[in-house]
Amino acid sequence: MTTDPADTGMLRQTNRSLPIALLRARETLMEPVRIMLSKSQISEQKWRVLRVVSESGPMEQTSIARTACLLLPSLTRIIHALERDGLLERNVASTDRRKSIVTVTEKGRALIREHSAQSNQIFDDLEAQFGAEKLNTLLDLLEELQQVKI
Amino acid sequence: MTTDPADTGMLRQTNRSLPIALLRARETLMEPVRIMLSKSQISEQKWRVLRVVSESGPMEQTSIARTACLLLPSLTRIIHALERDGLLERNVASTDRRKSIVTVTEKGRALIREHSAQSNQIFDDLEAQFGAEKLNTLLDLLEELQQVKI
DNA sequence: GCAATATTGTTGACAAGTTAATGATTATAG
DNA sequence: CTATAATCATTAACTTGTCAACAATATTGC
Repeated sequence: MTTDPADTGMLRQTNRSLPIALLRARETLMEPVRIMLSKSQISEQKWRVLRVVSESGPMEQTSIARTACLLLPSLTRIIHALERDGLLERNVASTDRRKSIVTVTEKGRALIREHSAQSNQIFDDLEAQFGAEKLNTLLDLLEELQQVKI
Repeated sequence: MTTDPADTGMLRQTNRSLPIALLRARETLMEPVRIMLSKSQISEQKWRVLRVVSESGPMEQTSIARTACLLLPSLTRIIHALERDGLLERNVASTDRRKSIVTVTEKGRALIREHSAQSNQIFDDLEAQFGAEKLNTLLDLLEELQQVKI
């Protein structure tokens, strides 16, 4: 009796499934971050948006969406919530009134500062335990995977 | 002027962020699968559940959740929808009446057969373009990452 | 200048993710 | 045996993901 998928017409087994492996890796990785952020009522997504805008400076929403890996409808809602909580500001772009330029407020920067040490600690621990070289290999492979045209 | 995070007190830059790299890789990978499944009104999550139960045989929901990387509340809704559409069946376990045992119906198996060739094709193409060896390295690294205790 | 087209962001509707709380049932401690 | 605790699945409430449709504004081609 064989279990070769080619013989049975079955699907590739899920035990070495790349999509699920990516999901699981994310769970492992983000769990401590989510626990940290839950103390400030900040979701993983809001944290991504705050960090991206903080690092790049004032940005339009399409750029934020691309960088933070969010779709525009989600981003719209997240930014409205962050604006409501006083962590971001939006201003209509002078050159193109369709665009709104998003900026981190001082309150937003304070929140980022408040968590940055612990956030860095988490990823430093990861790097220490997993190994800097393996981490780099993994990042390279993941970037290369994004280039594959399926 | 330096941009070294150690000097500025800023966060690790997002341009080499592992969490976002994992997200992007998943997007690349799942886009063609989602397009394929959309023709049958099947979400990526429903597809995962169908495949997992199909491969493992009758299962209780806690096991499905663990294997398919879903939380129980999401799984409950997904299974109810799949049951409504006649793709799965649920039966109370004889040994433990808290548990319900989930089975794929013939209609469910037909749907899986209908898409299995194309699904395999997608991942065969990926393997061909990305390289089997790199794919294995990537899977190994991702599995190892899940073992890291942060 | 003006109609057709594209871009930017928003909204609506619904599925799925997340946390907390809740029955129902089973296991365990005393 | 019984009270307590643990497990399985569901529900509730809210956020986010996803697709389609939509205004508002810019751009392009004529």
